[in-house]
Amino acid sequence: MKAELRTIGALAKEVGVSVETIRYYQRRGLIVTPERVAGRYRHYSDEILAQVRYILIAKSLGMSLKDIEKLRSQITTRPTFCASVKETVSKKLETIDQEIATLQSLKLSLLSFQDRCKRRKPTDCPLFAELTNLGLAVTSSTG
Amino acid sequence: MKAELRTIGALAKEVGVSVETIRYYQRRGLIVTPERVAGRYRHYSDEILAQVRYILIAKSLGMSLKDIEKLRSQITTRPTFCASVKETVSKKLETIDQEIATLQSLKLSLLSFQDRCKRRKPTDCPLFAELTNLGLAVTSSTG
DNA sequence: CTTGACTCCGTACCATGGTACGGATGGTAT
DNA sequence: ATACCATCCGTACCATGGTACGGAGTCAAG
Repeated sequence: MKAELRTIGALAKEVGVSVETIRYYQRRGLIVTPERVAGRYRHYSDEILAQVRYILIAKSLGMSLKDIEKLRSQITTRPTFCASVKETVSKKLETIDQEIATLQSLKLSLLSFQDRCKRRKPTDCPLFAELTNLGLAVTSSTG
Repeated sequence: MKAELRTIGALAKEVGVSVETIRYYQRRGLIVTPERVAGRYRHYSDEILAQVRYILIAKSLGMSLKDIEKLRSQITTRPTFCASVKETVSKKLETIDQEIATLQSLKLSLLSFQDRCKRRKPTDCPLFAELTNLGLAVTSSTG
């Protein structure tokens, strides 16, 4: 290695993702694909390095690649960009709250289900009841 | 319609899912596919109806189709089945707790991000900072 | 007996964020 | 110069829970 030129593999190592992931971001248009000159390997600049880091930070904030894609097109002036980021973040916060609420109500259902199971009232188990309807299997014994 | 025979469409309506969903469950092996006799339409019995209802109940408890598939193979005696259900439910509760925790910490990150944005310290915005590194775009004005 | 609605069946496609494969070529160390 | 690793590129595949499509066959009513 005489080095200096950052190949895709070097870039991948530097940011901690796989070569395939870098290629994937290229395909998605999230980062530019540097040109090959005279059939040589592509050379990934510091600028591209920074772009990838930017993507990873945005991802760590829960943004989807699609969000990041949209945001890219908003990069013209700082106020425009910041406004878009703020909007994306607000929306994300809303969906997070919804997801938490959904999970919590699901949790309650499961806890109540578990509780009924522990009390060993077969008629209280919706799954078992449905199975009994089925006439399917289940040689009722201990429990 | 002279009726009585439950076709796939009738079954689908009865349980409130699409015909394609029923077919999908058949492909997955979650319900049996009744035989066609002499090239006629398939006839879906009350037993299959109950099987589908069972699947929908299990799904509403957050079980994946894969979970349900595994559970099916455990239907031999009531104690065995109930033990498997309990285990599945416990595991599901664990993953729910993990998911909630993940979402909550993500929420905190986003709130702190939002807060820093409101204070308008450009240097505090990781996304903007990364963009500045990029030299990309962003004609800093009001912001 | 024809129309129209429904069914059958295989297959492809949706989103999501990548991973895997494999043949051809580039680059380098010895 | 020869071995050996890395890159390039297109394409297919992973999980998840279905949805969509299209051509052929079935069924009931008018």
